[in-house]
Amino acid sequence: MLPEKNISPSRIRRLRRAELPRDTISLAKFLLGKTLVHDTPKGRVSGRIVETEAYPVGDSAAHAFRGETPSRRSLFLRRGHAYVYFTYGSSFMMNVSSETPGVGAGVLIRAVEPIEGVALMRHRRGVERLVDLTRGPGRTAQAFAIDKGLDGVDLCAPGRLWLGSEVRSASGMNTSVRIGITREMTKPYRFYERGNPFVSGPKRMRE
DNA sequence: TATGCGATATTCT
DNA sequence: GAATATCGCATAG
Repeated sequence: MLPEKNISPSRIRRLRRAELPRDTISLAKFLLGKTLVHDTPKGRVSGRIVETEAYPVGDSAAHAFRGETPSRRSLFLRRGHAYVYFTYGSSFMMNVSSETPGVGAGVLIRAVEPIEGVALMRHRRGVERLVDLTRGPGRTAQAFAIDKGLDGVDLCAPGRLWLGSEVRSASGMNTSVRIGITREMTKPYRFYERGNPFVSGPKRMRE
């Protein structure tokens, strides 16, 4: 399967902040089918977002729940900023902040379908199989060269890391509980494109 | 395909 | 010292 099939990279345009829904759950759904782009010195890497999780206000599983600290500061920026953190001693992950200034909440980008820069992704990930490049939040961040240096970046401003319009609309969106958390385990805040091979989790959570 | 487990570093208690 | 919004490898079925 070629990732470029049915996708026209030239049609990608930057999303304006005004286009982003103003609440966390809506943004998590809205981002499915949209594009994540990183213009690196070695070239462009882009992918179609196929899996997200919402961490809304008042959610005890959310990093923002216990208030603003230096490391969580980006979650409290106006919607459309990147919050990048490091966890499990091995993985970076990226959220899109989702509320008004001073209000902490975000949407975790869990998986994308590669569009451009597959060779760069392979090089960064050190694996060959297409589905191993961006299946899961840690893999996606590594394939996109996203690390703490991009924490706080405005994804709706001119810059190297940005959100783009959809190149193919999301089809068959589904909902489930979130992956890898130990609190709020019954909240249906995970959204994904049904059957997409780049969606993470066990089989039952990809259907 | 599913499940289990160790590695690893940052943050918070 | 404990917990962690994961990954990759091993093993079993």
